Amino acid sequence: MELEQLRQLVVIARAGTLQSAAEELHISQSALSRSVRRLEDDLGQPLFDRTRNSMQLNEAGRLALLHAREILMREQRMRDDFAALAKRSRTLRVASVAPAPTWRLSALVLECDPTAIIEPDIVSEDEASSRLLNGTCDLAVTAKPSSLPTIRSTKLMHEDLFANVPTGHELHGRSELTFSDLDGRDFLIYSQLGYWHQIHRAMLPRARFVTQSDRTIFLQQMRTSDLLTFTTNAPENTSSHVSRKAIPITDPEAHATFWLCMRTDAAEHIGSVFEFVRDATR
Amino acid sequence: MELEQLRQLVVIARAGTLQSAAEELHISQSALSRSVRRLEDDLGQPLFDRTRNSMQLNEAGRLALLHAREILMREQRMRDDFAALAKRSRTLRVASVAPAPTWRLSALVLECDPTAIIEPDIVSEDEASSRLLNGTCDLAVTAKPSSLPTIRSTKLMHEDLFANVPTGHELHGRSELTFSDLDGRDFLIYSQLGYWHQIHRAMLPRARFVTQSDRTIFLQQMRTSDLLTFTTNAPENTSSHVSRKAIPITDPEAHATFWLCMRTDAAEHIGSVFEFVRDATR
DNA sequence: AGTAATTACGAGGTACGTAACAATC
DNA sequence: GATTGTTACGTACCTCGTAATTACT
Repeated sequence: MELEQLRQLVVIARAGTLQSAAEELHISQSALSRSVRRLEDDLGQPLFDRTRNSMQLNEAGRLALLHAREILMREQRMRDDFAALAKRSRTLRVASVAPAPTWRLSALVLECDPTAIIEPDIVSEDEASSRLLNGTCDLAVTAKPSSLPTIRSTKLMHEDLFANVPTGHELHGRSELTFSDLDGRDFLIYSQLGYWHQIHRAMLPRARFVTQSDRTIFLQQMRTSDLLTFTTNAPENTSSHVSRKAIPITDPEAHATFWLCMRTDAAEHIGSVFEFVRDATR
Repeated sequence: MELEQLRQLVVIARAGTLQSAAEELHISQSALSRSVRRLEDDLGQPLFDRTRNSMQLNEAGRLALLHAREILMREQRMRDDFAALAKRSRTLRVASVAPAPTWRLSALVLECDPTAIIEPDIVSEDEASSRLLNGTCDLAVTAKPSSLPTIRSTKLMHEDLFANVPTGHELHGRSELTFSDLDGRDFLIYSQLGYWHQIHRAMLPRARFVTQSDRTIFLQQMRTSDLLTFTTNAPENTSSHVSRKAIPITDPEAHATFWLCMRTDAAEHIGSVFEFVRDATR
């Protein structure tokens, strides 16, 4: 007995005739006729009441149909499980403290293994570490290298913070700024900033923030509003807004280095991504 | 994906090596190696961690194994159901009021369809009728023909009751007997007599009966004991016991005609048996 | 006539076994 | 050296499609 024969049985039951079932199955009706015959031989009894030019399921055939549906459902479940497993094995779960490093990482992974997919999550430094340790993620991006012996770290990228000042703003003429120049003012910021969010709160205790969680809307609002915003030198942030000017912030807190971290006992394909990143950033 | 590949997977998991699994499956290990490879290709990922000369199930393989066992169990269940269905279709369930007619019927069925099997049950007249009507049996044997229009009846056999008198018994010299000659005496009787049991109780109200439900033991006891017993002229009852003599009973109640009954809407193979019996007894 | 299922026949593909090979114990 | 898994090659079998056949509507 073969699964294909069970599939054929189901189609025949639905189609009503061998003829139409054969068309649906993209085989000749003679092949289908013989295949049904083989199934009947295998099960030891006819599944159809036959007149000379028609067939109809008999009691045994209806029984076979029930079982066939059941077995084929199990087969489908098996295939679904495997598809999920395959996807999971192609997916790198990344816990990052900032969005830009995941963009950079995504580009590098694409070079290293075009079939792999990045599943990024912006979290706190502590959360990133613990996820890496408890296996909830495959790679972590942190603002400082790990000191644990079970974790390997390598530099991923530098990122510098800029104030994005609209035309006409009183700070628009400045060529550089400090956080103290900016404190107490109103800002429009994207909510999923992770690490940079911490910096904003720490360095600008008296500033007021309007947050936007949808990145597309945020970019739209940035064009139209005259609120101060932030940007960085990450390539994905380099958008040429004639109405705004990116002014570097000189405080050391406006400069960050992000590290890629992996567990030393991680799966092989994770290690190869890590090494590819290490070699690429050298 | 084929069921055979799933069977192979299960055997490999149990055997531990391709080599031993191939022996168990009666194929060459090269064929088995390729078959496993095909399954892996079909599922889209390897099921084994391979070193140069060993294989071990990986995570995907263990997942496949679980599904394989599940699917194969369903297949087995399907086959079991079909075996039961095949057996049922070969089995004629017969409700009879007496044992001898089922012996006769069995012989006739054997002639008519050698693959058919009789499954007899000795029951009361009413029970036989109701079983036939509610479909719990395929054929019934009764002591009188049915008058219902949905039931067809035909004579199956006559049976005459004899007293089986041991040598030395006071009745041993008699050439014929009546129930009144026998009433009040002690008898050894086989318990599964159905109709004849009714006759005994009705015609011998003061007799005492020792009943034996195991037919082999009953026949043994008949040889050794000096109790009166009964026998009939059914061929299967004609055993030549030198120590006993079968004396005919003259009352009309000692003569019975048994009828074979079937539902008019019964399945075809039941009808053909019925007709074969009708023609054979003509 | 038209449709539907079965059978005959030739062809192509596929999975098999044998055998050679590679690598580990 | 023995065992284990993979690869190469030729073969046999098996299923397919085309086409002829039969029967029912």
